[in-house]
Amino acid sequence: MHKYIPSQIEPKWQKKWEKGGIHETPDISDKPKKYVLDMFPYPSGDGLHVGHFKGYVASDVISRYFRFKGYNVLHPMGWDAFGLPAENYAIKMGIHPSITTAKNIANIKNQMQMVSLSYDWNREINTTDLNYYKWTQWIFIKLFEEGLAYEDDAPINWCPKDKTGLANEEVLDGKCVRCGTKVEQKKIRQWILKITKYAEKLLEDLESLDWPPFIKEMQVNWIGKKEGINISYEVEGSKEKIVCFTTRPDTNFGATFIVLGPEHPLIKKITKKEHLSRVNRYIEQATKKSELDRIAEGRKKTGEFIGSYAINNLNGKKLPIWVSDFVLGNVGTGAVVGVPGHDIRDFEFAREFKLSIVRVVVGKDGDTSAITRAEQVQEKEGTMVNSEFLDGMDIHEATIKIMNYLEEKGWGERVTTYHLRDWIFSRQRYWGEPIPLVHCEKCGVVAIPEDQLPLKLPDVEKYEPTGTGESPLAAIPEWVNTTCPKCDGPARRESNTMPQWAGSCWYYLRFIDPKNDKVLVDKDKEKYWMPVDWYIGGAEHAVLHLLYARFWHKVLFDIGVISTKEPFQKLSSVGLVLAADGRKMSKSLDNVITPNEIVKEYGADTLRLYEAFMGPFENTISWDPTSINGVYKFLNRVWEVINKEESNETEIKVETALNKLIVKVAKDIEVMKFNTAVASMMEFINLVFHSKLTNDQKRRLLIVLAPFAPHITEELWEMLRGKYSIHQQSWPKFDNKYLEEEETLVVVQVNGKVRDTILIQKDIINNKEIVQNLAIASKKAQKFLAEKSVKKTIYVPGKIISFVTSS
RNA sequence: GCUGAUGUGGUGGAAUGGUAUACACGUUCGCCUUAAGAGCGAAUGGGCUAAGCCCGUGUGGGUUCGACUCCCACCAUCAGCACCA
Repeated sequence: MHKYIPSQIEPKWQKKWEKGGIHETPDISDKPKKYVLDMFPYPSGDGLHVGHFKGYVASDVISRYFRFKGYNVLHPMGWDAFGLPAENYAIKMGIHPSITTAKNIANIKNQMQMVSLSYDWNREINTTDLNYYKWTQWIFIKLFEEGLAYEDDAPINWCPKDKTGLANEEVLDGKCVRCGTKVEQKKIRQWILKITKYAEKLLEDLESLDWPPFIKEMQVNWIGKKEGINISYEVEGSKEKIVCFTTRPDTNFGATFIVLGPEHPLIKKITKKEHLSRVNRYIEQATKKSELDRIAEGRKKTGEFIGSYAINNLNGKKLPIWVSDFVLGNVGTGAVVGVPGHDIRDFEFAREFKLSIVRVVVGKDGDTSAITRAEQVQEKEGTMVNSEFLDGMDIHEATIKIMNYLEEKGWGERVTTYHLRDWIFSRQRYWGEPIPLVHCEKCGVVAIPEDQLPLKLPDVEKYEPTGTGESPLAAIPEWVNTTCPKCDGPARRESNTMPQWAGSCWYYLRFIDPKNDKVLVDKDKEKYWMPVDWYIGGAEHAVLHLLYARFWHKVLFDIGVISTKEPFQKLSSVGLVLAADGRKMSKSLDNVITPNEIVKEYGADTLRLYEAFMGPFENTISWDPTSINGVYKFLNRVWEVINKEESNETEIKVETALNKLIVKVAKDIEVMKFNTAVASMMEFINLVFHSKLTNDQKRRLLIVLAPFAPHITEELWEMLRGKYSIHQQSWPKFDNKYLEEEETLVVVQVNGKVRDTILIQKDIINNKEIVQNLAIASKKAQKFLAEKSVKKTIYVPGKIISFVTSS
């Protein structure tokens, strides 16, 4: 018997599998389908570390398992190769991004193949391939034709380091998500996608998805739907009206002031002369502050009275009008009605500037005193007071009543608002899909005709970002200057490029039909494969890729290109793998562990098994370099068990354990509990380590292990004279008769404490009386039952018998 | 501040109303070996007057014959959002 030496068997099988094409997926088949997808990586120059493989191994185990279960499984991989990270890396290395990208892809693909991720490499796609981004451009033109892409030059988020505009989703705490640089506001010409038109659908359809709740929650919050009412207030001595959005019109009798955001257009018109210089100074200071500075200042309220008053139609009360930077220009109507008794920010503002505070809601505590402390500010529940015809009503009832009243009187208008903003889509960078539009003096903006796609990204020597608000492409006259497709007159090409997210918005569709040059995806194939049944990746894309892709998908659905409303039916989020020191793996910290070094030392099967075993799939876990030895030892024991002499008879104990194992592993894979699946295989091996298995038992054991450890199982399968390949076998059947033990251990409790256990034969398991007598007879239990009368006996068949005695 | 999740040995974790700590790491001892390593076997929550008993799943209370599991309050950690009207 030879030893288990992974390096001698793994490359051998990898070659054979690839040559035989056993992971190739037929386009359409009679079998039921499963589409199991990883979030495809961007080809970073550092390659992948063991953390990336936690997700890839999981999806691979699932894919292999479903193949055993008789499904036609689509499990593809590709490269998200356009965008900032790839371009910045290329600039750093001084090599053209097309060259560095190709090199990085080769490296990462090699890492994946080394671990035998069972992708169908015939379907490999790359977002920077001309034949791929032709269709990305095609979709853009559809968006343009549908009126979902528009040009604007409003101020937008600008990253001074990356020298490009950013979408709202790419800014976190006022910093660029990519490089952490403080974001500035800059006015540049932009292409913007009208994602807000889909806000309602994006929110509604979330319900039907099998996604982790926290990711759904993040999308709900990001979309930020709010139903309320815009209430108009006349400005005293002026024809102007101020419109304030509120979700709490029930408290409107408690309004004592109005606050305008510094950006509000009415300020100039209605500020009284004697206040003008102070107000102007305040606005100047406020608008200069970045979001970060405002956060740094904390919640201390600042502001200026502008000298005018508005009238509350409900009670004729005069409301002084103020300007303050706590009111944001881009939220609601940019103006707020101050109800200091029932809103904590309004309360703080009123206290700061000694404005009056009126109580209009009495909360659960029944406190009716004047509101003088922040803790008294009621928000959630209560009864109306000081509100004329609303008095005595519950606040929810009052809200409906007052809304109707305000609308009837023409003082208010119900509205729904969203936090979601339109998607700033163009980038002033080189390494992206050119936006397929031209600017014609006569015809305006014209889309490039479909038959002229793809619009090729020109090869250039200089691709560094310019920082001027134009992309490097603008500096290439022979590319920019063109003719108008409509009138043949002189025209200029749009020189901005698409953001990183464009290619990943629809890539899952292309895997279905990667080589089609007629259409984006063939309709029949799309119908067969969509939606993605199981999508696996990191949670960092919750309001980026996962939202953008849903948006594009819905547009494609609405124009009849595809047949499903949603792209990703089920989503699982993989937990981070930290370095052994508990920090993020990073080159600069010199704590990165690559799959290459683990494969070299232990083999790919050990790496795969450890990724599965190290802990719950969604948990953040540190890589433990000593622990990995445990799964390596396990594989050695499997090797030994299979290599032992065959048994001729089926031992019941072993057969029972094996049947249970078959069920347990299948169930665990389906709910992503890979760690307990591996643990139960270890238990099985520990059980049979000193006994013998029949050939058939050995084979079934190998199939159960095969999704996790494809190489060792193929090698041992061959040694058992199994037909090539183990990976084309069926998942073993189980027999119900073996799932129940012959004897069961029943716990004996007295007054809730465990006192003994008794062994019960299968045939009397449901006979309470016999079990009860056996339990009473037990010596250990007897000690606690003696001299006491049993008041109550509870028997859970096969599990526990519990006696309650009188004290 | 708000929302969500989590809290179990020295470590990763198992158990979702029924023997808490499966499986693995680590540690200790034994076998084997000239030796080391590997391998094999055993032990491994704490305490005590120790074949037994008591305590023990963040803290305090509750429901139950029985609670890591369900309910209430609090504390801590992580994640997301954050002056959102």
